[in-house]
Amino acid sequence: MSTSRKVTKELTRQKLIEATLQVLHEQGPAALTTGRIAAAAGLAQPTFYVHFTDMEDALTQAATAVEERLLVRLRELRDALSVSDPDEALRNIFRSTLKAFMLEPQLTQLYLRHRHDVDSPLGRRFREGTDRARRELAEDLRRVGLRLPNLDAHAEAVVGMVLGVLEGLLEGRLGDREQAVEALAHIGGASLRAAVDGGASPAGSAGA
Amino acid sequence: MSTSRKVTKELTRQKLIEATLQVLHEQGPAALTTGRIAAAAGLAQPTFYVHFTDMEDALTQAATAVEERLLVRLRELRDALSVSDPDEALRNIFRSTLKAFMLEPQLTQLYLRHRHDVDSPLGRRFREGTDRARRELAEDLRRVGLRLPNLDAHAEAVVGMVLGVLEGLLEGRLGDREQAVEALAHIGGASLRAAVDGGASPAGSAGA
DNA sequence: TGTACATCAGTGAACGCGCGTTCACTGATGTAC
DNA sequence: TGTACATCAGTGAACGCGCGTTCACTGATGTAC
Repeated sequence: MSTSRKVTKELTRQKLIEATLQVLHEQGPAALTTGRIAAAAGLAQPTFYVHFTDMEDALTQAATAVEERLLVRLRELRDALSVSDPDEALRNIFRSTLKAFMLEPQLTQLYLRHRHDVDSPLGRRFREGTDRARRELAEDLRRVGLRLPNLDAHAEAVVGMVLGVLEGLLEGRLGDREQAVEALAHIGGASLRAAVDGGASPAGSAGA
Repeated sequence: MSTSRKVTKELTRQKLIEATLQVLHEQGPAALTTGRIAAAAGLAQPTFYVHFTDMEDALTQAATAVEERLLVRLRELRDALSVSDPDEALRNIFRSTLKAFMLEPQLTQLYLRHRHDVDSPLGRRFREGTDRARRELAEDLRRVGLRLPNLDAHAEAVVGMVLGVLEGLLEGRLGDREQAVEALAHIGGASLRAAVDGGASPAGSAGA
């Protein structure tokens, strides 16, 4: 068995990444030290340096782990989407997005809390993810046939809306996920219909 | 002049609060030390302790200052609102809200970046402010006559939408403020009309 | 107004603590023959 | 298969640095008379 040492090393690396996320989630960024991370993983403090060059490195790897797991959830549910009527399709998109995040509440909270961090690997990664999602949404809206001069602002608004509702659910201000889905679909649907029925005019006529 | 000593003390306290916000904005929370704050205010490091019991205290006072100044801006513009037709009234609300924040870009960025902080005076204060704004919006929607089962989710969505767009403007992803106003008014207006025209049904029928 | 004394904002110097980082070491795992 | 050697994940101990916090001091401002 020539891989056993490699494998166990990889396992403790993952334990350390878990521990990093755990400390960050339970005690906040101010409490994030190499000592606490190692302790949470059941290891001696210098072991941290066997796996990471420094905290920056550890956080980068932790951010990657968070992103990967959330993306897996989002893809799982997107693949399972069954389209029926247009209204229900819209609801489905919002519903599955919220559901995907809510399957990983800790990771989602880490994402929501740290996506504005400056000068932190978490902030960088999470911001990149948000930017990508926003760009993809804007493309989707274009593909659906929307021709508004302020499509980017719409994408920004919709992403903000979804993340806002998500936050409300995770922090317990909103209790009913299906009502949240309805609210998103109501707002998004009404706006879509207005844009399609009225051509580009409702928003475009008064713009720039 | 029996107030001169008191007055100069108050002035240096304000200088220290400014310095706190400046360091936080320019170098991030990780760089926020009593030494850097005092230096940024042109004072010796122990002077920090003449005015604050500790960092927590300084941040609490700094958060108060941020909140007060932003609220002043929001009130100024709210008072100046002139109502014309309903559509324009809606645009005015979004426009003046965005404008108010954009008059204080640094403070707004601090607010946006730190409103999710856990275990920090900034986070606590800023979250309280957001919560209040959301509650007031929900009340307003009720007062306008909306009777949706998911009004709270709507409020959550609208606040998220506004803050998302605001962030896009401040971080340079959105260049045109008036287009952003149009997008918000378009989305918000369409959703409002749908709710009013259709009674409580469009969102209520499928809810809970 | 002038003088002697009290107050107090701001400071330099010193201290201790927690943390990151390094390093020599250990003992278990892997390899050569 | 067995033995001697090499590798390397994980560790205890030690070190230095930056920071928060304290304290005695100073000199300017305020007060009493």
